Amino acid sequence: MNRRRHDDDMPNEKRQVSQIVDALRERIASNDLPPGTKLVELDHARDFGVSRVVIRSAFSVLEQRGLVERLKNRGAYVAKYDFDQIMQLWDIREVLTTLGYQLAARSAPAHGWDGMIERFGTAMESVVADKDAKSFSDAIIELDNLVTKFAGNEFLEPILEPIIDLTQVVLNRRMMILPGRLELALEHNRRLLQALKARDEADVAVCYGEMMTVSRDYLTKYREILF
Amino acid sequence: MNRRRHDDDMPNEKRQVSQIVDALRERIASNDLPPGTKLVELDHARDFGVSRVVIRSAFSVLEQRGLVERLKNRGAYVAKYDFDQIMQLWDIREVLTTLGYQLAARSAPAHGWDGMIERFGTAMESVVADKDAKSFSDAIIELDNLVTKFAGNEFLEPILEPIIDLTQVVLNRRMMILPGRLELALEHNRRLLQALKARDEADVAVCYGEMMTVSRDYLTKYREILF
DNA sequence: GTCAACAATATTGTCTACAATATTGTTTGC
DNA sequence: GCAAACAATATTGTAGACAATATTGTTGAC
Repeated sequence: MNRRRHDDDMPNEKRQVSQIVDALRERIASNDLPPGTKLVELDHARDFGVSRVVIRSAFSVLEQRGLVERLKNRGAYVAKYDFDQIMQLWDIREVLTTLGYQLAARSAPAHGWDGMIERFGTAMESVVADKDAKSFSDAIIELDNLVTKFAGNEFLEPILEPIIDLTQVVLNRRMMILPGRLELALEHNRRLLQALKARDEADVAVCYGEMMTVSRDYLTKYREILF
Repeated sequence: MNRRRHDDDMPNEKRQVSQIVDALRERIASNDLPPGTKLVELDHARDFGVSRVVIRSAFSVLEQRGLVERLKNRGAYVAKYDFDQIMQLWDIREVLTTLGYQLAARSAPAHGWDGMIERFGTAMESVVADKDAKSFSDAIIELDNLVTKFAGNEFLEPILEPIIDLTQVVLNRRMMILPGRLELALEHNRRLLQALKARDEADVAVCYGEMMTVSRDYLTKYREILF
């Protein structure tokens, strides 16, 4: 049974395994596979139409990323993180992202932020008014991608990615709908963009720090709802 | 051929694979397997006396950690990092370690640093005078371990570990023997320990930042020797 | 002699089968 | 009825075999 299509359009990568990794990642992040779920190799092997070896390999990758926990001879489980652990991850995410924003402030081209400033302009206000968490979240992700691009540190993204995965699993989409959250976030991101445009690294750090403090406050305040 | 000894002293972990991962990690870090070396699965399988499946799994882990690069149908190679990439890693290592030191400064017990202050006291001066890079390096590692312990962030160590691996592969032991390096490092670590003892987080950040700046200067100055 | 096409070899990717271990279910003695 | 020992089942861990692909070597036309 060999289902390799002739889609060898990309030159020299993994594919079989990483496709499955991404699929599982998505299923975990979307809470389709909630934390604690037992992941039986054979089930997923049948599901994806591949052998257990491939699934095992995918589990191994997800384990390295912290999304899956594996116990010898006892199987793989979707990882569970409690409030304290999320706060710890928050600390790490903060310093890494701050670094990214600072590097980006330094290296971004002259009008590199104009598009984003526009994106977070008046148009976004209606998005916030409508509590359209999805659209807002997408804008934030795009901003992050741009920052990563301008930062010019090729390791930032791969290191940050699993951390973001871990936190995203628990919240973000769910957190966005908390009262007043979007309004505050819009305000902060506008200030942040101004600081980026001005290449004021210190201010970037301050702005981002404030954003994270607010996030932490929300996390703490709505702890019971989110966990 | 089954060479599983009855050493099931630890309750519920991986072992087969992670032992091999560690062994390969060591061989890479010690330059026994220099960057660019092709890693043939069957060779290592025979070497460790296990099946290719186990070796493949180990390669996959090392790939996730960035120590090994894999190309589809073309094999695994010990990863190569150039000067610019090391500098990028340095930036990331700086913010993460600074976070660790700051958290540790906040949370360490009253006399938690006394042992280390003693360790970096007069006794260390002869170590520096003898240019005993190994002993000095060991002391730094112990300090880092203590900081990690006091920091109380369980994710710091696993995230930092692969980054340290990556940089350690290239340098550290080699860097230590550069002229004046140990003297400066001792001075910095003493200041750092005082800041830690005083729970002065801002000063901790400043001290560590200075250390990293010096490291960067050395890296740049002796770029040709180190790379 | 050089280069292209083809053959031989080596190496990786995947599958199936089996072994080792854990989990669950059943029996038996009390 | 309960608990411990044992049997049955399920699941993971590993090995070996085969398929797919890349690399190397060889031949032959020009």
